[in-house]
Amino acid sequence: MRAAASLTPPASPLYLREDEIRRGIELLYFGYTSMVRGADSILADSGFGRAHHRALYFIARRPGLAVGELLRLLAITKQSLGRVLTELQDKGLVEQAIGTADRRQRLLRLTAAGAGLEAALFAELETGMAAAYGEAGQAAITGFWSVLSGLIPAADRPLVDSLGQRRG
Amino acid sequence: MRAAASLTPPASPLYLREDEIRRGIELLYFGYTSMVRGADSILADSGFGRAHHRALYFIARRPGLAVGELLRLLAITKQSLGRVLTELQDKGLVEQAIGTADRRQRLLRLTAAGAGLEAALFAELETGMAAAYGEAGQAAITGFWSVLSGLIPAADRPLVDSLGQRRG
DNA sequence: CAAGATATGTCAACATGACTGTCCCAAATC
DNA sequence: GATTTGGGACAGTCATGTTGACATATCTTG
Repeated sequence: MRAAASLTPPASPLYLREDEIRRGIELLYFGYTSMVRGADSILADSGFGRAHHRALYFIARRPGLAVGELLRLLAITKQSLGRVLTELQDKGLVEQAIGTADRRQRLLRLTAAGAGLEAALFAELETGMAAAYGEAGQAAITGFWSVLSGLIPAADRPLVDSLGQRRG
Repeated sequence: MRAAASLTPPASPLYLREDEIRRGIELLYFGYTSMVRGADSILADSGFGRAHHRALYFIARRPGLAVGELLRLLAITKQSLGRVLTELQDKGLVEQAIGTADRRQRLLRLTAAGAGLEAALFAELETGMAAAYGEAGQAAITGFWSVLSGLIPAADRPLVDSLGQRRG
């Protein structure tokens, strides 16, 4: 028999394997969509979409990011990113500077207005994430990170990990 | 100082709070996109997209699902779902039956062909998820579920939980 | 220094999958 | 009988992705 009531029963090995895989797929889907949907009303008020949010997020996370790095993070074509970036620049949320080491690069940062919008968007995500962290506890957070990290192809992991690293 | 080398250092409380929130956001984003991207080549071969995958997935998960329930799971408009469902029916992957308790309902199930495609798509997701589960271990899986569950608004949780329940 | 590779930008055309608004029918419910 | 609910359909639009082709500035290398 299956554990019935608890919303998050402990994982069992060798037992109902497919159900546990499907449970992970579903929680990942609903958890992700719940997170991003939280910011939609703010975005709509500003006249932007989720694509703009993603760009703002990464530029806020790594100020001075080059266009090519952002392209690799988002895994979209430069034409797609180009439109998003142009809109963010035209509306005064993002600005470019010519690279110092490599003058071909365009280094991206948020303007004060951009930082303000990103902060509001981040606050939305933070509310949900902090609540989930709080309910789940510290050990669960470590497990959450660990499983998600394992889902990311090894080739992409250094890029993801680099986001959290102090500047060299 | 920050823990340096390990890809998944233990979560610390009260310490670098924003960094830990951002780490969760990023891992959720990259983990989710890594998972869904795995199935794209199979979908492209079949001439379908991610929207079709989601519908196939939930119909496989709950055979006999009514259109309205699928609508609530996907959280899209019926016009959007209509097109996807029509295509899946036209290509012989999904079939409808008139509801027994409520004859207005259209109960959805996969045909043999639909089940075959869904199985191939599921196998793709499963490969990644099983590897991540295996690397992370049982305690981590429980934590993974727990945090994700907390990200889902309480109002939506019964719907998500219902997917994993035995038929009543 | 010349040649090639790299980083970025841009034009055009198109596909997918959402959205809104409107209208319709059949079946259930009050 | 009137209203609500479940489902379907038509029309138009928007956001965001795609390919392909081409231009320019700058860096790297033989």
